[in-house]
Amino acid sequence: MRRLGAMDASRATGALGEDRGPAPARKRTREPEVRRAAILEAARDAFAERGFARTTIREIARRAGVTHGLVMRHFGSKERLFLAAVPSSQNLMAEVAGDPASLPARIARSYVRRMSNSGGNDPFVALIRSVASGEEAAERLLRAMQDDSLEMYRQLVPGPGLEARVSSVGAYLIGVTFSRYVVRSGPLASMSDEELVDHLVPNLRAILLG
Amino acid sequence: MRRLGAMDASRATGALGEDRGPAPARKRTREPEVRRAAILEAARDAFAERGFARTTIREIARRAGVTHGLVMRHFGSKERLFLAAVPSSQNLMAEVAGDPASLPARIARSYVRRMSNSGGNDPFVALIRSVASGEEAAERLLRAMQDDSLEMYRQLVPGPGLEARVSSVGAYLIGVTFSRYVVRSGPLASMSDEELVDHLVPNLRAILLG
DNA sequence: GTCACTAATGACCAACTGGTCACTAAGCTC
DNA sequence: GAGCTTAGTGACCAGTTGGTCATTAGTGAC
Repeated sequence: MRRLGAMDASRATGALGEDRGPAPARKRTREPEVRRAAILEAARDAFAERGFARTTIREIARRAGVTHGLVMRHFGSKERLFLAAVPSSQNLMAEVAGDPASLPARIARSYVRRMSNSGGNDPFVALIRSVASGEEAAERLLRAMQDDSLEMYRQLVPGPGLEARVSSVGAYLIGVTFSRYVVRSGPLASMSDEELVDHLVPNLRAILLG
Repeated sequence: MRRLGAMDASRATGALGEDRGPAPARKRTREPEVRRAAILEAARDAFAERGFARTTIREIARRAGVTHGLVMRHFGSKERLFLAAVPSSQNLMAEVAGDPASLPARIARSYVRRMSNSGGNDPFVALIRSVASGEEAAERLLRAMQDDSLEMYRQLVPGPGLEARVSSVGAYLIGVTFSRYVVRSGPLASMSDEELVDHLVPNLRAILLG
């Protein structure tokens, strides 16, 4: 099973292997950490834009300015890359500590700020897209996220039916994210950050506190 | 560009073409309408289970008990099949006519009944999954659906911010659908139909009517 | 029966996919 | 500068995909 050298003359046309972008441009250097970080960022963006199924390793490699062989070298498989790029700790309903009465406002502000900062390419969008396309790893991640939220809220918000209400808040935020950052059309998509916060607060309050 | 006959002897091994399932079993008959309907149903199920990107024409053909060539013959392309199988008229918030005060209850019941009837394989699930995987045709369908809802509610529910509130109801239902029929875990997924209606009504009322 | 029409089949194709691996060459230590 | 380690490359592969098309065979009209 000998492999042929790079300049093997057989099959001069056809089967041109890895397609080279128009500009390699960069001299070959060794910067494993820099490369790794670039791949992770490219992966987050690509997964957020197209979901797991439609994102190809070659596309991620192209964005990161490396070959797809290097992506495989660093992360082993597409799924492991996904798990490295979309951390499970990304809890949507973070910053819960504080007065329960102002909790809905804190959730809304925290959510909007986070989404705004990432320019709509938050890993949460990647997660939603990937879960929808049936990726099991993404499903596990989202389930874990939901379980985390529930645990955090359990000791803060009292009353029966707490689980259902927290779960409903999560569902609502998923739906809002879907409208605003996936479908990207309609009133929810065209609101400014401030308008969105104002719109979300009473709804979150109603769902969470009744 | 002559094609070779079926029993061409070259390449006796390898390239065995269409893989045959274990049981063809059915005699070859001509029933175009029956086949067409079977393909459409198989497509709806498959798209709802896996979304557009991950569903293959061969999988649909297998479920419908036909060859993938026939699917292509009837529908021309995967996208056209999708558009034929997931009708745009499927409005989530139908049955709006009636007393505005009981509108949230009617929306909730209509939604739950519809999802329950299809056993979680409603075309709406297919739509959500496919939009999330970046399918443009699905995006157009969902946008049209949202526009339809807005138009229907515009003359029923008065007051400023109507667009945003209707849109928010849509987002909420998308999120609930996502939790219950895509992620299939957590409180929203384990509720009975009746419990879900009871849970949804006050939330829909709060979002829609303030 | 035979003929025309066309539903249905399945072999084929080109493009693309995730993944493998022989090779190349930076950059370190001595 | 020789030698080692290993980051980085790109040719390659096998499997899968959406799509094409020559061929086969029901079915109704005559």
